[in-house]
Amino acid sequence: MSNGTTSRRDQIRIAAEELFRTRGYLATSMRDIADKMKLSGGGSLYAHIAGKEELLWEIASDAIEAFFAAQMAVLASDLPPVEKLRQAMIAHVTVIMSRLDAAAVYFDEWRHLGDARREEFAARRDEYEKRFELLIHAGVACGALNAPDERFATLYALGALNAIRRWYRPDGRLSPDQVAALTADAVLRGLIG
Amino acid sequence: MSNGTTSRRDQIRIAAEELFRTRGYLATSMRDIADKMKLSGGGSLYAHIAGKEELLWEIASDAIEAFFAAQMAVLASDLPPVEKLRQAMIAHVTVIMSRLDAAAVYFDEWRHLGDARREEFAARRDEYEKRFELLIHAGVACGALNAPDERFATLYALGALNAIRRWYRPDGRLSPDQVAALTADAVLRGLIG
DNA sequence: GTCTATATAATGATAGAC
DNA sequence: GTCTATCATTATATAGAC
Repeated sequence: MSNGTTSRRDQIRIAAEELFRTRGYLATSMRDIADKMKLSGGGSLYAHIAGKEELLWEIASDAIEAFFAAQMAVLASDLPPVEKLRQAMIAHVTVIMSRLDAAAVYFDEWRHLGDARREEFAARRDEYEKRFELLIHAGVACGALNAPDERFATLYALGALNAIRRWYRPDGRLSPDQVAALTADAVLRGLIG
Repeated sequence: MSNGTTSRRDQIRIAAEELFRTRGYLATSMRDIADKMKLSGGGSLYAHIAGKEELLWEIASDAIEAFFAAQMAVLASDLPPVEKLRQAMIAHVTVIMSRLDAAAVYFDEWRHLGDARREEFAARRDEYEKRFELLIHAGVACGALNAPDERFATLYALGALNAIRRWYRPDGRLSPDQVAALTADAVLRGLIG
């Protein structure tokens, strides 16, 4: 909501996000979510949401739009190819670190979506990742990067970035900015040869 | 088994491995496993195994021992630090690519183990990963690597390696050896700065 | 909006016939 | 070893009182 309050529906989504990350979607029951909301029995949730899978979909699609939004801002900028790639990578891992719960759904739990939504999600994610491939291609084309296999380079880069979600914790030793810079630089060195 | 046959128990484990990867542990029922074995109803499985979680444990512990075995062979060798690290990384990703189903359990599904086994697994995995950190430390100590934060370097390296399991397929464009070499080299460049 | 009670379906596991 | 039948449990979701 635009004011300082969060709707009941958003509170449910936030509770679900955290449980979906810590236990997994299938291991989280509607009663678990209700418990976290201090409601007695899962029935009350259905006054706000249509069902469990709808909750998963809302989290997944919200997450992917967060990645897109962060990426768009970088793509719109006027930077040299490699610096643009670097900024896109930093934007990507920043979304991961600032939205760890949603990122878990984005990376792992989305596969439990129903067929139609799962395919829609995968297509949109492919679209997002394709733009990284284009950034890498631009870097190779201008001679700043040396990646003989651009497809592999993209998979390598995204894989290295996405792994952050497995160990980064907000109360950890390194700040998000430090993690982002260290990771983006390590990936870029790998892509320069 | 030492001869050319596989025991019924092993057949069950192999069927379970594949289902645990493609659907996830919780989304796989004993009936699903029985279907894949062309058995009618999940009941027959219990003549061979004690239960579903025991199956998960068997796969998880077998996978971690495969990683250890591959790593041991490299550690026992007499190579300079960075080359030893390179070979350990290649051994690691080779296990992943040759055992994709088991790797899915090793990376994702082990969390559904019961408390005792889950903790035992995590401790053994930490032990395994610690040896990568020691290899990186040795590389830094001899001046061949430039990793100001060795803990981060270890997490970065393992993350980049482990990501392979998400996209590598045996019938893909690149051979396992190519993927292993490309990945290990990219990681090493990232660690040399 | 939340509560309790419940309908309906699926699950892991067991028992006993063959 | 495999089969069928079944038990106990748990799940999502709904209904109706308040």
